[in-house]
Amino acid sequence: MDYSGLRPAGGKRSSKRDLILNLFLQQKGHLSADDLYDLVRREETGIGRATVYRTLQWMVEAGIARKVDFGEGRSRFEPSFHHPRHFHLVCNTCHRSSEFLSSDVETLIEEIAAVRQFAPSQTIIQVFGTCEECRTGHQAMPLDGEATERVFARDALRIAVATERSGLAFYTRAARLTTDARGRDVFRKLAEDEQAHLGTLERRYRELLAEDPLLEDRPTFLFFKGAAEGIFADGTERLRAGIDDLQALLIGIRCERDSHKFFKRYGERFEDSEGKRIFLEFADEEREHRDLLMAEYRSLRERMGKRKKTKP
Amino acid sequence: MDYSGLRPAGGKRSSKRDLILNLFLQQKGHLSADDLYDLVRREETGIGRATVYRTLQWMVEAGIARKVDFGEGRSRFEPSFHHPRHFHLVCNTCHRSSEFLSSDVETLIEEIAAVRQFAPSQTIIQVFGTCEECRTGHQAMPLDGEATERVFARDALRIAVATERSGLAFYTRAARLTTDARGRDVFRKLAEDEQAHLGTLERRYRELLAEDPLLEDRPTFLFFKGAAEGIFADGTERLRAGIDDLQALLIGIRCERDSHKFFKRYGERFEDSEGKRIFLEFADEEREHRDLLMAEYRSLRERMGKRKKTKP
DNA sequence: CTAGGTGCAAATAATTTGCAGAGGC
DNA sequence: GCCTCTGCAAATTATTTGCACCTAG
Repeated sequence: MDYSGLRPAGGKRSSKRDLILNLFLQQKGHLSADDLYDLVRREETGIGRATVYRTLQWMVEAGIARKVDFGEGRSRFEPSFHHPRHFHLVCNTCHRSSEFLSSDVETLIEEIAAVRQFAPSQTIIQVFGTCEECRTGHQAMPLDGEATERVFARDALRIAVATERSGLAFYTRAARLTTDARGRDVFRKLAEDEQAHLGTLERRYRELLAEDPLLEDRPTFLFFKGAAEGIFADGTERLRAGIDDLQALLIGIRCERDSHKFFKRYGERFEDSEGKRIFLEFADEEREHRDLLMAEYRSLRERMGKRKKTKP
Repeated sequence: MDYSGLRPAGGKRSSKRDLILNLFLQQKGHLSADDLYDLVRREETGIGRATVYRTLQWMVEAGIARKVDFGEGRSRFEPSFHHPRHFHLVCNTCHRSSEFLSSDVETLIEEIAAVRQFAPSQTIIQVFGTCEECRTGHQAMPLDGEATERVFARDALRIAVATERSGLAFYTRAARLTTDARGRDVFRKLAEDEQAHLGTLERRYRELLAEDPLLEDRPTFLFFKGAAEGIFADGTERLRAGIDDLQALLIGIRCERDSHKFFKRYGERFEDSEGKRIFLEFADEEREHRDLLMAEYRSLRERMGKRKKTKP
């Protein structure tokens, strides 16, 4: 690994700081200040505890590390490089912790904060309990620092693929069922777009697998229930012959909004990488789709307004 | 308030401990050990810091208090009497915290833990940010210790009423639409049950309002998105003429399962109270309903199996 | 009478700070 | 040369413990 791109914000470089930083980044799991001090002393005895504390503080300020607190009465630190913010499952027995993200949980919490007129800046979720290994002795594939970014990308891509597939199915069916000629064209265009996206995503997914042959066996990191079957799946099911064209547009608008939100949220969590680029591009396209659908919705409603309203 | 029912598990009573305990329980918000020590010294100077620490420890063991840690490098304590486990919105500016519960978030986290084969025992959620008062100067109705239990009961009852209302609508419509005579009877019976529950719930809700005239103005504590419109609302919408009777039964089964889970989860969080009793009773009834529906489902399927299958 | 509770002071434990000297730019 | 980093030891903060003494049951 190459960390040379690091050492951002203010502060001189120094051989001691470099040593501490490199040892920290090589470690997996969450180190306490003292864990790191011990490691450092093993390499070079002439480094004081205070320097380790000061360096950790600097790393946190510089965004290289994040402080985490599992209520042990001391802080632990995790590298943030190639490692998005996440939540923790903390084992009460072996004191190790495993990481996850949930789009659904984050959305719910944002909604709750909004109701309470609270402007959230950061959310900590710690689920304490017993891990599989401590309960059954059977050890699962670990999700260590090295792998996290790839697993994150893998999960995000899987969700994106499911979304695009279901979007494709939705727009294809919508184009077939809609009675309005203009609406049909819009749906057809979107179906083509989804098809193209899908190709890009699947290629990127294959590339990712090639980088790590065990990748598909690693546990899920990013949970997004709504997208297990694809965001549009529900909408597609509701698209039956005779459905109101306006309804179809509304379903499409809602789905595009949801998927835009998803791509945006997690695109932003990627480090600068291919994954980030793909995600943010897709987020933009979803917004364009939504705008297209909304324009079409308004237009159709206006045209319908001129006719007599029909009760279904 | 009467705390005399307290002082459970081992330990002698002593005037000092009583003094500390009572001061603690009278306080609103989350006290640090030192906050409490200061309060205690104001009443009686002859009490040592160590006693306060020891008493807090005892209170936590006895289940009178809960330790909370907002990462300030010291612990805070909150009373647990008439105060269910909850999550926190913590203001970075005024350092006060406000509480909430979300059935949806809890469900999602349970599901995630299950996927990871992790047996959860306790979940901590802390949302850091800026509260309304610090942002706009406009202060909202507080949700202090005194009120929490009633607000909890209020929210739970609101959700229960919405659930029963939507259940009533669902079963009424299902009874009307179903073509099978036996199924019709089942749906009718359930509709009657829901009607009866509804009466009980609404009476209890009115009683609660009478206890605290400001109750309806206090902010939401217990969030349950699925039940905003009632758990059955979605199912009712899908009940159209010509729907497969089996489908209707399946929808009912799923809804009863969801609402059983809800009543059970939060019934258990109530202290011994009227609310707890109502909730657990209702949880049982939902399970009975589910069993009834499941039996009917099996029976209907068997009877249908004897006929030719028809493709809709 | 005796297991626990209590005050006080001293001990721990994690982390920070003061200060004199060393090192990067 | 100046400003920051560093080591060391001392300070700070939250919490615990040892011990002689007290008190409820």
